[in-house]
Amino acid sequence: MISSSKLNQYWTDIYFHLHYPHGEKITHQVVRILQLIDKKDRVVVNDVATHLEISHNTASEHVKRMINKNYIEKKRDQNDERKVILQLTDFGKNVLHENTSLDEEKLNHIFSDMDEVEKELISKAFKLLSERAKSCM
Amino acid sequence: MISSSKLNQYWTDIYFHLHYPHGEKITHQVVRILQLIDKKDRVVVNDVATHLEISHNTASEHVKRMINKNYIEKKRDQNDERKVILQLTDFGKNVLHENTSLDEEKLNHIFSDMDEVEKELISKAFKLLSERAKSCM
DNA sequence: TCTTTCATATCGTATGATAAGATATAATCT
DNA sequence: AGATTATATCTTATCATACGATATGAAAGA
Repeated sequence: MISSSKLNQYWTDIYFHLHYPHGEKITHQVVRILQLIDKKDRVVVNDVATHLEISHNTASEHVKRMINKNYIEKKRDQNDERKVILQLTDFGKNVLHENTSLDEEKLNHIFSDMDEVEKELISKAFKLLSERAKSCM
Repeated sequence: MISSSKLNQYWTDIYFHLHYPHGEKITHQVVRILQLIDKKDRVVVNDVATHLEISHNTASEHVKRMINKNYIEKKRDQNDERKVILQLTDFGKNVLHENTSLDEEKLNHIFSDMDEVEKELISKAFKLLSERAKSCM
């Protein structure tokens, strides 16, 4: 058995010890927008507003600032030219990665000290939880 | 086998789908400081400065603001009265939890649809990775 | 004891982020 | 044509972030 709070203990410990060093100065709101664009298909400005629960004009300003920083790009929807589809730039993907992922050098180092059984355990568990998380919605 | 980038795919998918709804407006820097105080023993103001790579006066101001928001408390070091030890308040623990942990209601829901073998798999894998992460430093 | 160093706090100042209301523009729908 | 939708811009306000300069009080060294 496992409790949710125990899992969160493991979860936060893993992130604290394995996250990337803090580089780019970036705000929480901006990370959330990057995550949204990364994980969802065809995100438009209004999706940003509803997801963050902010007004559409504030969302539009976030987008403007993020384009100026070269985190994202705009593309007009072909079916409906009013809509603006947001996409991550390579730089934006990188910023998102460094702010939400685990440091892959550290991970590789940990994996190199594991046997195949342990690696298989980790792989299966994370795959399982991520699949259930996606279908949970 | 598992690659680090595949694990990060799972990791970020899990967080995107299972995080708490965005409540308190909070900045990235403040979350980092909360994490530091939560995970390390006897954190003083200077630790905040070196950990975030900011000047000591800026760190001191972060601390002041966070105390005003009732996220943390100060306590003087008994051995060295110059030092100020930082501690999370219950409210601060809660804010940190909602900004870095997985939503325990959603987790419970997922676990309720799993059999014992699957739950054991998740438990063992997260325990293993968190232990290796800690000793990796 | 006197001086220096250390740990933190405060003040002044500057910049940028965040947010919303009001208004504008351009595309789409009826 | 007129209404609606999606986004953008302008104005204004507040707060966060950051640092240099300076101050205070505790600890360590001569």
